[in-house]
Amino acid sequence: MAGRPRASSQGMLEEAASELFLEQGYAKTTIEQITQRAGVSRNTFFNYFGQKSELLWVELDASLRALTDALGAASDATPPLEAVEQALLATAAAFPAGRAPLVLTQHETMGIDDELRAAGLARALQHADAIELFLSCRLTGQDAALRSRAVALAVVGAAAAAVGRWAADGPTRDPLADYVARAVHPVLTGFAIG
Amino acid sequence: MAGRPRASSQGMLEEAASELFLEQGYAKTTIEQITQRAGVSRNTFFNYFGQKSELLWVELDASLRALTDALGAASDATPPLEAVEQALLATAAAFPAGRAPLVLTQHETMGIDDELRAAGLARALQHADAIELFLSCRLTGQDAALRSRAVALAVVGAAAAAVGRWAADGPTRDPLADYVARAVHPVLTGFAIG
DNA sequence: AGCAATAAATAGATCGCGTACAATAATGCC
DNA sequence: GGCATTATTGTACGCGATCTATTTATTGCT
Repeated sequence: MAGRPRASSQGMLEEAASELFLEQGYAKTTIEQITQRAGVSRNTFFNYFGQKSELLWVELDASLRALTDALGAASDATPPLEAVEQALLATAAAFPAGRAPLVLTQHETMGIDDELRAAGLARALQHADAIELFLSCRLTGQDAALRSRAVALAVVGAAAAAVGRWAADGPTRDPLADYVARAVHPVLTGFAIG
Repeated sequence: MAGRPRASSQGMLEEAASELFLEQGYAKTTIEQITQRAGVSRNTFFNYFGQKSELLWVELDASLRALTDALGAASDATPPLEAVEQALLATAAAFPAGRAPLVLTQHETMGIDDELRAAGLARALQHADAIELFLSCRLTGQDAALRSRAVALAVVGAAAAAVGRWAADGPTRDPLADYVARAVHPVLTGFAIG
């Protein structure tokens, strides 16, 4: 039942990759270099990550799980749009003011380009999918389908803007949740009254 | 001064690619197959497109140019958020009810996966950049930077939802601009009052 | 017509990501 | 010790993408 235990941890690959990305940039760092520094074979990389770009968005993947959990735990009594807002703020609370993901603060030195940003947005899309799924069960009316997706994508866009500003404001910034609140709240009130 | 004229047009490559994508899907179609059907060498492909995925998003690239034009032509008298809304509607007006891009209607048979969606999102990001640039010159207040980006990303997200619904509703749908209006308007009113 | 200048098309090579498959090593269970 | 299970490794391959050099087609000048 147990099989061979995992010798090389996911964290070691992440560390090695972060170092190399900061030293020579994302594009010039090969998977082989990462695995060499981590002391494993190249193929082992693909046991832990599906693609190279996943190394950059580990935190976003974690936040997706947090968001779906928060949405699942929402009470049926609270209005749907409010539940979305609370779930987003709860997810953002996991990021205190101090520690921001490297990809956000160091994207300049890493040489992150549009393609990489898009890979991050693909994760954002999954957040939107989770929100849309939640809303499509609770919203009613003829435009429910369009509104569910519009709310989901708009809110995630606003949240992404908040994350970007938060990271850019440096280590003395406020907690992420404050930024998210300021960016997301107008969107939800707009849909609530419209 | 003039050099050798372009023998193989961009359009021929697009046509050949569309055929092959519909026949055997996007992933299983190689660039070599596309160029063979178009009657050119493989390298010629990269004279016209930077990457394979660009073949799918030609219309989105055109719409980006239309959006920047519309924003540039906006009068200084109209409020910024209204100007953004009008520019988006003008851009959407270029897509009548009848003709939707293949990638939207046939993404199922083409086998478009997350990676491909991400390539589309990269284009959406450029739309957001254009809107943000426009707004950051006209919005004032201490939160102007955050608000500019939040509005831009939220509005683009809502518009993307509209495009998706529009494509899914089949050939008997209303014009795209109607969908965009319904999805985008709540976002802008939300930011206008908040 | 002949000749440079320019630009497009092609050829050939290389790099690296991602996948597939087989083989080996390490564990728990019987 | 066998056996099933799982992680790791080795090897090979297809394809996207980049680069350099070469050939071909066109324009304008003399």
